[in-house]
Amino acid sequence: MDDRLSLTFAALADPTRRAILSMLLEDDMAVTDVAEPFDMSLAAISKHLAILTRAGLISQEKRGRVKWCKLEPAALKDPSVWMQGFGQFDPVNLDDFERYLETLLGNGAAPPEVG
Amino acid sequence: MDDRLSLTFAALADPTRRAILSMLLEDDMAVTDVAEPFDMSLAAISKHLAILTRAGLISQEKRGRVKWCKLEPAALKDPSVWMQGFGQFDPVNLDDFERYLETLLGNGAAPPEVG
DNA sequence: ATCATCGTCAACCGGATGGTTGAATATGCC
DNA sequence: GGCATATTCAACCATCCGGTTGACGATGAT
Repeated sequence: MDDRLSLTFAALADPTRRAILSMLLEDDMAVTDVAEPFDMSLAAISKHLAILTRAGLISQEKRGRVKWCKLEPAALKDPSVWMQGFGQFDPVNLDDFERYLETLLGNGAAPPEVG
Repeated sequence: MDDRLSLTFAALADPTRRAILSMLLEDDMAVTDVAEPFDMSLAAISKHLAILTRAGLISQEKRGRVKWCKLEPAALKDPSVWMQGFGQFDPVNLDDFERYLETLLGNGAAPPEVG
């Protein structure tokens, strides 16, 4: 399946790739630095990054000999909206939304901690 | 990968399965009826339903000789929250949230139309 | 009892996925 | 030029995935 939604969900369906995205929340990173904490070859990480790029979840820009990886959170918008089409029928989710918005307005957007 | 988040994202990474979930928004359905609109064997649909069940996105209950499939939107909560950890850094997404909440409070929750 | 219907199981197939290793391609440094 | 660093490419491997078909087990109808 090569439609965007499928590509994005598939890209997210791997803990290594989700960990990479979390790392990139902090800051842009070089491929080598992304690979460092993982017990896996650089080539494997390079493939994961290619998949994330194809899904639009990150972008890669080569400056000198190092390729910088940058998070592209906008790519999560469509999947998120798609899911809300279901979530809205669940009252629990509505509560979450309200709490989330209060968090935002209240103390300046602390990220929800979720595995 | 057999952690919940991976299972759920993987389950969503297939257009047939997303279509099934959309169908189940309308009402609970028997397996045969779920399969009807698809150009694919019943066994294939049965497998898709098993994957959705394993991810917790639907539940199946056998009554008589027909097995009813029921949407379980709560399973979308964790993935949704996980994504919000990224989305909140994207101002466009915040606008969406506010608009969404206004929609809710205003006219009684019209579903966001997204393919 | 027999027959049709509902759904899954088992075996198979081709193609994708996630990983490895070793060679190859840039690029930067001296 | 020559060497080290950064990253990808290519080939390979085992496993998973999405689909098929045919047989099978349950259940309901006559």
